[in-house]
Amino acid sequence: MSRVTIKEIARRCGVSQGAVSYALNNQPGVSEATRARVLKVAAELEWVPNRAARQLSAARSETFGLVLARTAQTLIEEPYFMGFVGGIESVLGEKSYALALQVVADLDEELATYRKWAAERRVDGVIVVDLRVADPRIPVLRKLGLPAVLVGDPALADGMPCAWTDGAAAMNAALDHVASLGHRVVARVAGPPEFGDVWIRDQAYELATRRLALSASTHHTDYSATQGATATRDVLTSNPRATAIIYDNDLMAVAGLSVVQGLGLRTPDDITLVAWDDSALCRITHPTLTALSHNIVGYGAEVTHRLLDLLAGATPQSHLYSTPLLIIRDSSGPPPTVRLRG
Amino acid sequence: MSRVTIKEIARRCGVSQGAVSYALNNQPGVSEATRARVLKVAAELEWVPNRAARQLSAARSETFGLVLARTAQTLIEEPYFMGFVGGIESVLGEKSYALALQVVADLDEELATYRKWAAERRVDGVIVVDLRVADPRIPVLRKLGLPAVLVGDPALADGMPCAWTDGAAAMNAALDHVASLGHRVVARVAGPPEFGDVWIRDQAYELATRRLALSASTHHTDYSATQGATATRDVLTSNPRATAIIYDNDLMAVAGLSVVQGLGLRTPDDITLVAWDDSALCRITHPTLTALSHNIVGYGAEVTHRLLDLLAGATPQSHLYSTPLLIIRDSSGPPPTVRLRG
DNA sequence: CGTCGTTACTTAACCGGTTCGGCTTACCAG
DNA sequence: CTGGTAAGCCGAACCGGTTAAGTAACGACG
Repeated sequence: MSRVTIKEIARRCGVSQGAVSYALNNQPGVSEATRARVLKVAAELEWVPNRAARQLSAARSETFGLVLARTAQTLIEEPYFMGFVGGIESVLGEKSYALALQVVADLDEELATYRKWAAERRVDGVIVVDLRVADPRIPVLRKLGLPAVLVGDPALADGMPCAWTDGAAAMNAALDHVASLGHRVVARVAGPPEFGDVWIRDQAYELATRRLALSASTHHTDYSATQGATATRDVLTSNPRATAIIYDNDLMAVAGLSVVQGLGLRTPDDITLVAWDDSALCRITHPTLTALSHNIVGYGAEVTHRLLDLLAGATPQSHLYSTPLLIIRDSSGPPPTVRLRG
Repeated sequence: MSRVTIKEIARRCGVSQGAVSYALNNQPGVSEATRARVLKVAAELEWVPNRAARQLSAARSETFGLVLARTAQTLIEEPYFMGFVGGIESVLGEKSYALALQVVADLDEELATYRKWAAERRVDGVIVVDLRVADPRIPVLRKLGLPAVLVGDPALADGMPCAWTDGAAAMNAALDHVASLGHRVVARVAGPPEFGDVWIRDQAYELATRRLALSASTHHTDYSATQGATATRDVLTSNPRATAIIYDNDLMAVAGLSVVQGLGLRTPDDITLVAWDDSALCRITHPTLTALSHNIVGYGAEVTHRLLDLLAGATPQSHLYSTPLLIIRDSSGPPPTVRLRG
């Protein structure tokens, strides 16, 4: 209602608009006495800066962008994203930055969004998720000069600033766990192979199963519950049958558990299940799921801090956030001594 | 980087800035010939309007606001919100509107956010979720003159424009279902009583159980998996024991299923479970969960359309989106003939 | 005492659009 | 031929800030 502007404050304080601007932005050019007076009046009038005006003149939007190239369905199913967004928000909220969130169908639309944002000066920087192998977004962002923090392994980031969790180490931990329980045949229900994280884990899985002399198979999916279930069914009906399955997210692990139960098998007696991205899901199933747990909210917050740093002039670098921690719950145990059809 | 402005277009077309603005905004005041020429040049130069500038002069932000007063944890756990946000986005995206999303701790912070947004002219309108009984946000939004669409029953909206799903009808359907299966003792694991939706359902539950002459109890929770599990345990150990439980969301239903299995009971043989907000969760458990299903993505889209209409000058009104549909799956069946401790 | 450097401002241009009053010009009725 | 009207366009103010450049006052210093 009040529509308080800097001009009004200037009038009341008997100084110029410019002086008020300096005072409010904590910049040199005004005496402490004046600054205090201005701040007091601004507070009294409940002045709030007009974002558009500031943005127009300062060429800063105080907005970060996040594009999610996933179907609405995936976004609903996977708790991951909301957690990540929540983490971003928690940091931006207190800096009074805003988040521009856009959900698109595919990478091309994502690129178009970046181009549009860059042209509109809509965002100061972007957070890029679901990094791919040889990700086409990297050259585009470079060309646009749009500051960005990539969420993913430095091996995928091509020198751009990134934040990552050590998926390879986590995969090793998971395989060490099942191997030490005595499993000799394992399976991996993975996400889409073009995703960087999946690729990293594929490599690690390959290496670790060889190191541990495990018989191994990998089943790629689209991360959905449906394909997680199908892949699980495939694993359970193949010969020799795996006695432990490692999933790339928790949704597929839960779906897998359901398939196991539907076939009349028991966990962990008949089969060991290990999930990734430990959300509440893993704790509310029966039995509870052993999972590679990491703090997704914290991850989102971390990435956001990196982007803020970057805009503040920090030198771009990759930043290891954490290594997912193996939380052992009820879904993992020794393999059955008598193998089915083995 | 081209940084194409309206001025540049004007120069190239040999007309004034103002004329270009009229042409680009499809407003009268320029000839068709000129308009065509301007549009052609604008397209060639790949001109994109600068949001800030437009916002500053037109006093429209082309942004809607959504505040979620929930803990980050709830947001991660409940698939509901991401779906809703996805629905909003799907509409806003094509109108090139933006969504300002803010996650806060409580209602007071939510109110503060509205005040700030109104003062900053940050948003053109807001979408208000988690409507309460005698919601304090309603008078504040009225006073701020901030256009809003409330998500909830007209009985709670106090005359403000709203969009809702018929929770009472859904509750009736659920109780008719379990009653027709032969259940005589039912329980309801509900959300927090101060939430309007919960209140509506409480009323409907009360009426319907009386109508059907069912013995009934209600257990209020905070919607979390933990409290859903606790409430389920309470239900299962009370005497006479309910043979059917109706949950207020799917997360608690899944948690409840896990408790049931943990106690060595079977579903639906020993107990019938009915969930609300049918997300993927209900289909990936074993057994699959009978649920009151509604299209949350569509709901978000609907609400957004209502807000757009409102800003376009439509008369405020309440709008019934749909009635949740009872999807019968494996978790509901006749009650056990021999009651435990009954 | 003149000069130089600071400090504390003021002034005004600028960001990139929108919008309104007013000026031309063309056209038509009287 | 004149007056009125409307379409088409121009110029400039304006939205609410930021910021470079200019200025007045003052103290220090050779």
